[in-house]
Amino acid sequence: MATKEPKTYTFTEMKDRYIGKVGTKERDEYEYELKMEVLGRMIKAARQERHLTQEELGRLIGVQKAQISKLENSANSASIDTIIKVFKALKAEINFNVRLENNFVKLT
Amino acid sequence: MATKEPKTYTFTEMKDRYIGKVGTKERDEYEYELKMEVLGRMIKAARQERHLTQEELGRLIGVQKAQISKLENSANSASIDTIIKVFKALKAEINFNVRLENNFVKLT
DNA sequence: AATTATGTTTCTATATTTGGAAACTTTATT
DNA sequence: AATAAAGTTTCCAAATATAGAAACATAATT
Repeated sequence: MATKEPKTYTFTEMKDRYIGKVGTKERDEYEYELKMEVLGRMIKAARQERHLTQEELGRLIGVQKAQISKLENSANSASIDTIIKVFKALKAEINFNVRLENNFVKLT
Repeated sequence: MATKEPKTYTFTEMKDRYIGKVGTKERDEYEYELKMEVLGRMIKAARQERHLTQEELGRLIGVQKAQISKLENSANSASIDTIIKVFKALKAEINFNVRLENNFVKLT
């Protein structure tokens, strides 16, 4: 007879179990914080790719270097204004996609 | 000899002339406001596509219906929190794309 | 036309972000 | 190791977003 395999778990199963299922407050907060954290890391990576210091980027778009630091480290939230300005200065793109029926409406 | 053609102007030429060239404060503000306005319209379209009232959408994500109205009409700015929540509730997508050298880093 | 539902605006109060500046910590340079 | 540069954190003040609720305006229904 076949050997009994130890059960393995997917990452999703683990999150469901240890954080909470999708739709619960805990899971939603986790997903949100993760998204913000990745966003911060992306901004940092892009800034460094452009060889800019936080101070230079801040001066470029008119925000304090402290704000850039906080944004990159998800120390607090941010206004959409600041995000858009940062992406513009870094020549990066934000796409807002809305799927309507089978069509896409896209704002770049 | 050939008839002298009346000069025609592109949209970009018109914007350069009557608003200001890219990089000037006036032009940047114009581009930003346009982007915010389109964003608001997209959110409204998506919400209606989902057959939700502003009040329902607000309740869904935990913000006042007045905020939804203001957001849709660009009456004020918004926090990235609210934007992300709205897009999530509308099952829409925000993509933050950063082009690094020839690669893309993408956050959906 | 009257009534209801939905969307917009306004008020005050509270929460959050950002500015401005400085202190402090970490990392890089010499 | 000493110094400089870059990044982080903290203070208070100012600006802005949001809550909560109500008034008001517009659109939809009956």
